[in-house]
Amino acid sequence: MARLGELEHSVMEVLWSAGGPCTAREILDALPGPELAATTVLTVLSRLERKGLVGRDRDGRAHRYRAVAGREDHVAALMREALDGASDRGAALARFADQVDPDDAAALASALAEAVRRRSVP
Amino acid sequence: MARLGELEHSVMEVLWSAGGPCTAREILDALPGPELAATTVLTVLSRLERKGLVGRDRDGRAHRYRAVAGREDHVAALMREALDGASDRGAALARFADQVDPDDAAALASALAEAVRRRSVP
DNA sequence: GGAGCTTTCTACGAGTTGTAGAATCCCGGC
DNA sequence: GCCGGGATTCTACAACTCGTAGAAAGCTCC
Repeated sequence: MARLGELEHSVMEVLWSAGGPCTAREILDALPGPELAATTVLTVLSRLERKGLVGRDRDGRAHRYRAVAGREDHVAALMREALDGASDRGAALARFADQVDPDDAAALASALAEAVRRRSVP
Repeated sequence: MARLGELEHSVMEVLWSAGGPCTAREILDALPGPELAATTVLTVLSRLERKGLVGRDRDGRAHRYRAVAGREDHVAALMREALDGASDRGAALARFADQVDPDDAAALASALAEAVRRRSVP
């Protein structure tokens, strides 16, 4: 999983927030901060496509770009990737459980319970 | 939290695996693959020190280098950092809970229970 | 068929990482 | 006290990533 730069992240943010696929123009307009050149956005989009985070389809003379995975999928994937760096996964998870703040701990605990339940009764 | 390159990661790996602080020479010898120049290892160590991942103390004419945090702490920190990228933390955690494999889910669930218990009875 | 977008190609500067030579430093032994 | 040899620091460079964008080519629609 490739790492994202700041602008790359902003573009993904726009795509994730938008309901559906966007044209480069729409993304450019939605990006915060000073207006960039259109080609800048296009360049970033093609890099994101190369990284497998964005897909696109022709639409008239332009393309519509879409995030391949949702923001939460992306975050979850990054978390799993980090976890894969541990030699002792259990210890790493224990450390993580200790460090997350209580709200997150509660959310995670119930999400795990839910996941287990869903798995046992498919 | 800075990102690590491949060699930087290997060096951290050596430090994490070693029981205690190591000299640059020891790290060089412990590194897998073809022998690098000693200065290469030193350069990487000073970069890791700049990033706050490694500390060192004089020992005779050399230094002894040590990992500031354990591997599991590092992994847990990366996981939290990934989580911070989510706008809806709960949703991201739910996705994560769905995706981790059952062993990890079980380990995480009991670690969370343990953490909650430890917090309620300090 | 031309105006006006969109896209592709190309490029460059800054920052990071792997890699290491040159120069300097410093401890332990004589 | 002074020196030899390893350890450290300084400096450098090539490859790669990322932000940024101009030039040029392509495509649509009027």
